[in-house]
Amino acid sequence: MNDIPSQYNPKETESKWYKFWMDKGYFNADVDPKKKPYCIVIPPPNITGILHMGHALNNTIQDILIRYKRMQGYSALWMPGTDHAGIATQNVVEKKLAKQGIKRQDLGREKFLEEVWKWRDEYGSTIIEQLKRLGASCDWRRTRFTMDQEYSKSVKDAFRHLHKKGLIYQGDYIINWCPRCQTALSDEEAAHHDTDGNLYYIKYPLKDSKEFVIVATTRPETMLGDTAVAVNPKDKRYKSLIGKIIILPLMKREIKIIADDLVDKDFGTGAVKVTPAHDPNDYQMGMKHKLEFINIMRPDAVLNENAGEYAGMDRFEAREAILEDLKERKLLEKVEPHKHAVGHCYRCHTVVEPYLSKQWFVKMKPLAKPAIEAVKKGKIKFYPARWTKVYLNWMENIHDWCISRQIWWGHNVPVEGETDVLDTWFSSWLWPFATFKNKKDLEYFYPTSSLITAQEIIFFWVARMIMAGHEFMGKEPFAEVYIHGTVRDDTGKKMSKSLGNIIDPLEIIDEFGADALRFSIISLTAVGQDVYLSKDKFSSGRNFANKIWNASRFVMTNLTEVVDTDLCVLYKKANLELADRWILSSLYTTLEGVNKALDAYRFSEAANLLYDFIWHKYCDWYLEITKTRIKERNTQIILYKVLEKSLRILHPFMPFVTEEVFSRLPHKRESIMIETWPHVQKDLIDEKAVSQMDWLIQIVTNIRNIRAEMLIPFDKKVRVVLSLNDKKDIELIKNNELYIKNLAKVESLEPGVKLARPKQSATAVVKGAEIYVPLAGIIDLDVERARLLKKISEIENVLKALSVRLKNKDFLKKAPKDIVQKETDKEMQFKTDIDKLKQSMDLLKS
RNA sequence: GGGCGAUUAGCGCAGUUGGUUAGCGCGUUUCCUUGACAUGGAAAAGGUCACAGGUUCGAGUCCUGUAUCGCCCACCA
Repeated sequence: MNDIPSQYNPKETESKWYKFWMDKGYFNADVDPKKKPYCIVIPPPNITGILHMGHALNNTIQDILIRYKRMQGYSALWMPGTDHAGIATQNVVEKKLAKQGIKRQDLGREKFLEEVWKWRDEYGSTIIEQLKRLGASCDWRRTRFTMDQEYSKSVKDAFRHLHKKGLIYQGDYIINWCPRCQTALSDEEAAHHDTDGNLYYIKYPLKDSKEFVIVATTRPETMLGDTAVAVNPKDKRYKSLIGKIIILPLMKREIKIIADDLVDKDFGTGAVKVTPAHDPNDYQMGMKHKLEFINIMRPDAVLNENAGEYAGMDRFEAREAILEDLKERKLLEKVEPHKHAVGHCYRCHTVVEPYLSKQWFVKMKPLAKPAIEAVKKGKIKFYPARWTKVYLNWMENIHDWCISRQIWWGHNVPVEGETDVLDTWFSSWLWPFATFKNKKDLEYFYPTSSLITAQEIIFFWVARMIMAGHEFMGKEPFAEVYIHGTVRDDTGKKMSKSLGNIIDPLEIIDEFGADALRFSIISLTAVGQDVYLSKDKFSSGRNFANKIWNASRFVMTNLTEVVDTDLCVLYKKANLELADRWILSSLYTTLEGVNKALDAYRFSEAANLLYDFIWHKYCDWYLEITKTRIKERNTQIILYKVLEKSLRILHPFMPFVTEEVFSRLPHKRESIMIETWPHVQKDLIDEKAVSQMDWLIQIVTNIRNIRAEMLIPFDKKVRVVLSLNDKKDIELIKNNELYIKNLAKVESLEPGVKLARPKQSATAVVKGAEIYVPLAGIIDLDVERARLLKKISEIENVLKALSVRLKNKDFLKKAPKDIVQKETDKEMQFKTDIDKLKQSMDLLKS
């Protein structure tokens, strides 16, 4: 025992084993006709990314699945890689250059791109290295990058294919424009946040009249680009004004009043200013009514020469100036506070501007059709299923996708003379197949098996991959999608760097170990629910690893020979003790549960089943029971085999500690990673052993309870008289009396049928038995009375409800017979229990 | 404006087709350094399952509504 430390040290083991696994090539997966394929493609982290808790959760789940399937005999491929993340990366490198006082424009496109590549060579694989610390068993030989040559070719091919098919077009439309990044964004990249703003009511004077039309707007600066005022044709208030001319304030431009159904009579004043170049609705009206499109902004959201005297002002500066001027001219009728959803750039959080510009688009409706069908037909299943609806709803209302970006870092739009690059997601959506370099691999592994991702990314990525899979491969890209929750801090806020509430997974790994991080986060995360984390929660995983460490330390120091007998053979040949049959039964029941849970993506359930089995069954009861007969051959076999199998089942969750412990077991096996996943041995599941053992556990617990409440010194042994109802139970007790004697510190155990209660005994009742602990001289009558009274009232409460039910004729008539029987039995049981306890109360003084 | 999730012990969560004395972890109380583990062991306290109706012999579980919190979607200017 002395040579093995009593505390598990993750630091020493983790790097050692990871290197070992890599050297052995255990993570590698290849085409193997003898094996079934199982494949997960990693959601490629951005090269700018550093590992956060979301990654930790996401990748732990993937690693559990991959390791589970690998052990089950699949050729299990976890395809790793990174995403070039166009805007995000460009921003990072620009910031870095800015520190040296350099703008990207100073360098020019080519030089700037060189800088980005340099950056990516230096920092781009940081997150990959961090994933390794987590234990991720990706096939790193295959690591892909979305800007790899082959990958770039796939992107080009995809573009050309769609272009040829007429599914890509170029044109002038209103898109979301980020004035800071100075690029177009897709609808999904403009994140709408409810923002407190104002609704400004502005008087628009009618030409040759003293009358006004009052319009309401949240963005008064756009009035400089107004080319009409619109009202609803059914709106009686304005009917007579349709066709009249308005003199646009500040600009003195003559604009017409038009009628359009798009206008909501009930909003604001029912009259709306129309700015076709700066609002998507107005754009539509502009097209319909052939209005003039006046762009008043430069790409950086500074007003241009079309803005008259406001030219050169920033949009928000201009807003203030315009409001000032309107006030002065008494044209600002009123200002109302108004909450509305304002789009923000998902990369830099700048308020985006609806902006008219020439962009490339993908027609989405035709692509969406097969993607909708695949999900409706169940070819792709979402876990939890509720995401199906979210997905379908989005797909059925899909809009065309703006794919051109006015940045430098990315795939060039493959059209001669084009300087724009493609949306990052235009490369990511090819990920499940473009990552395969040769056809054989692709044919073997595609469609992939499971996709594990977060909800934020369903529209960006999941939905588009499904479309791309069908369009380019003619097949769905994966069979199942598991959507896990968001990682939050313990107050419920999303963890983010800007909020300063992140818990760094690497710090947790350093302090608690990678296994602790993995196990804790998995056992805390209910299916599809968000997880609230705080640092102290990781101690549970650490403690569990330590528990396993010490249990195996105990087993190993007591093993005298290596006995790797088959459990089924042993079970049939040897006359195993109750506890042995019980622990084997529990092992396989647990395994059955773990299998079921993992197959249904119920990871926390699987983790908690294992925790309960190892800790509370194997350690708390089995190890304790076997201490007195540790030298027996059968005991040794079972102690060893159950541990060894438990380690295997636990391996996907806690790969490091299980490998370390496995390697120390007295067998010469190479690695737990190439062991097979245990089979459920149904023959060894023994209901009778379970119920008998549960009964013995109850007896032990009751004696312990008496000991504790009676304040019997912990090392004082007691006498116990067990009065049994059934003769048959005498044998059961006698055969297993050591369990009770050792676990409850009993010196003499006296079982018999319907024995008299010894004088001055503390009493407890379990099914079929009364437990008497004679305590002559030391019994505290008041304590015992209180104990019994409490117990009696507990049972009486339950009995009350039960009796009511059993008096209900409808219940007796309509409930299933077995339920009625069960309840009747219970009533009997409770009644006798109460009787016995009451007798004990009466006899207390004698 | 639509949609979704949550509401169960002080805290964090389970509770899969309705029938268990409603469980687990952390925390709390008492006892224990007994030769695997104090990152431990034993015992215990703690819940009218958000609220109101309904279905049912029977509801934490199903239905309707309400409230609170939180997400997502949407061209209310």
